[in-house]
Amino acid sequence: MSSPAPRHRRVTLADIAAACGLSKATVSLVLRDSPLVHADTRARVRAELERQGYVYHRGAASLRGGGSNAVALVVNDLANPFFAEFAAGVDTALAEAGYVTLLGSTGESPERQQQVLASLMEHEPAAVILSPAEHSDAARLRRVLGERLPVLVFNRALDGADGAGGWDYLALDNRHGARVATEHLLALGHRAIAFFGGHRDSSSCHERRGGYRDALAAAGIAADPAWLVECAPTRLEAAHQAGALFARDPAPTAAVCYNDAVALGLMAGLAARGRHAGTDFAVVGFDDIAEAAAASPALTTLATAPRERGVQAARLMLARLRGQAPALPQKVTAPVTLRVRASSQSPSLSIRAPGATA
Amino acid sequence: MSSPAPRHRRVTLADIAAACGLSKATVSLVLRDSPLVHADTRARVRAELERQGYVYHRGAASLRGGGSNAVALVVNDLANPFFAEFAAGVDTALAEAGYVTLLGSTGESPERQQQVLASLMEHEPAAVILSPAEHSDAARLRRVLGERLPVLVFNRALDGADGAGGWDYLALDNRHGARVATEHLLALGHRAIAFFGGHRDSSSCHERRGGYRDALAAAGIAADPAWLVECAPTRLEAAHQAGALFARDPAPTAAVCYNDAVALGLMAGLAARGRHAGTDFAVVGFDDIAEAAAASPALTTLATAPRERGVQAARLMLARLRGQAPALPQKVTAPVTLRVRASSQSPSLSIRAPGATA
DNA sequence: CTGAAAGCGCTTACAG
DNA sequence: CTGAAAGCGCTTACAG
Repeated sequence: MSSPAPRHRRVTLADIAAACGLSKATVSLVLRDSPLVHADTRARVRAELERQGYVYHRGAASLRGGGSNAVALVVNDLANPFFAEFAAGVDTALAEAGYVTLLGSTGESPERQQQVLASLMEHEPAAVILSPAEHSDAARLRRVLGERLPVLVFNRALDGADGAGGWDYLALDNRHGARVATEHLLALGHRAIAFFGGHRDSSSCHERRGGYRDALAAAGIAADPAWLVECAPTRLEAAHQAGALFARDPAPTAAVCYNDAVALGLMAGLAARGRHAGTDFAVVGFDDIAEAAAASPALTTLATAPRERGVQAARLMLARLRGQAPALPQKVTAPVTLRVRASSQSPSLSIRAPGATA
Repeated sequence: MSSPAPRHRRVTLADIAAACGLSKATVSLVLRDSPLVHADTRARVRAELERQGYVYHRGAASLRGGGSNAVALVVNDLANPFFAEFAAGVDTALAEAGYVTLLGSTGESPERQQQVLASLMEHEPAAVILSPAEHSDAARLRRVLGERLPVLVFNRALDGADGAGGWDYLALDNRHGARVATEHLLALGHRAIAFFGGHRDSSSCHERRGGYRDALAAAGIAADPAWLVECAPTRLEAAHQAGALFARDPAPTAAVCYNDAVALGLMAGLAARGRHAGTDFAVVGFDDIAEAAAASPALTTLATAPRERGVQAARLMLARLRGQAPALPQKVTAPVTLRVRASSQSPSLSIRAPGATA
């Protein structure tokens, strides 16, 4: 029978040391798997640790200089599957390496982002992985994050800095992806191709439009400014804006969309106008969210593999934490792959015959 | 010009105190908004804190007894939209209350769950919100979590305990939901209704089957054991198992599915057999994932509002942390709402005329 | 309203 | 291979 007395006091290194007839220092060495400790001693200590249900106190360790095992992960919105999968990948890879994830989300607000980061910083993260809110300012971020903390920026460039403001940067190959999407439509014979959705001033939209222009230019097509339709990157907005595509005659016969949400909204908007994606208008999205394959028609899109990006982001950060990364900030560009489905298979209505097979 | 010398040392309370000509104790009181401090002093300290870019050290505070502002959130899989939205809700509500989220995921493995929790415990969370892996054992959990930490179990009962093993429990109204779904199909005239998918030994499957049986019993229908088809809760498995519904003659004309993934898989499996949900077989899902509305036909399902559940879970936990919750562990059951869409609209093939309108 | 002192649980040199 | 001592940054009584 163990004593039924109330035990509110925490089990500490001193308790273990006393029980083993050792000093705290030795027990501490066991905890850190130091080879200095004799194997028998180590075993005895381990057993006692287990027996008393010892719980390591990271706070005390980090206070003394033990180094943090926490990494802060800040995303825009976890309810967005793109970020949710990214976060899942980050968390899994970090946990595997013995790190703990401190989570924060910003809802695309730079103000909340500052608050969230400040709050997370109090927990002494060893590093930060940040998918910045739109219009994040590099200088403001540097003020909360300091000069010395390893930071990895994901998915979006920062304002007021070339790219990631001196931090590591994992980017999607937006430009290439949009180019491939546009080439796919060109190969199907389309000539009048719109770029639909997104905000002109967001860096990802800018890059995607760039790839779209590249492809058109390479095909010798002068892009009609009316083919660039802006709208908020949500399904509803996109559905409302669908009409803007047909304001001018001749209207485009296909659209590369800023993302899948916009593409699905556009398909709904087309349907409301008696047109149908995949039969009389070709649509390509960006992201490959789960609904893309389930939509009807299934959505041709660019897969960004957010979960793999999360794992990649975590691994890049772990390499830096282990001193295995180059001293200079690195920019890594992750590939993006075209998934051809039904929504882009509409026969071209263009006057030219199809150029080539995709 | 400030001095360009390297400043690697952290700014501490002592620095602020020295700069203001005060003691650390007074500065500490300012940090905690104590009314003891004179307003002018407070203002001076605040300004200096800002000027020197002071960052509070939670670890040191918690060491001394300052209390933690972290809450551990452990889910099965963040890549699953249900949990992602739940996590988003939890994180938002916690952040609003000044708490930080420590994230972990288990991938449905009780072993990883133990490890993840042990790792998070080292950061001294003030509480834990846990959506347990299948077959989580209450006693093992108690060993990592201890006796004194507030814990909220979400979504699933624990093994080896009545419900949540003495902890707070936020449950979905699985039984009621499945009953409503079954009643919906009965009202459309169906008599031979299957319960499709899920593992018999999971608590949520058990509860949902219970509601299904309740509805059949209330309608005076004896459930045919062949109508209970088990399968892993994934789309692929469900598609493979679809045939099992038609092994016996007469076959069911409708199915209540364990969840949306299973329902969508079943719809695919039906299509492969030349049958179509919504025209010659009625299907109801559970969860209302994003794809449900986008599927074709759109899936009738039970909305669980995971994001709202997350907010609710966080609020329940915050109430407990503030001592506003009842002393005894509480079980809260969250409602679930039927969303009628096309997949359940098939005309009944039963011999009886439709009973009533839904 | 403010200060001096003790101590939370750990790790890091430094001895031995 | 192990121990004694100092100190990380904070908060909490206790004085004044």
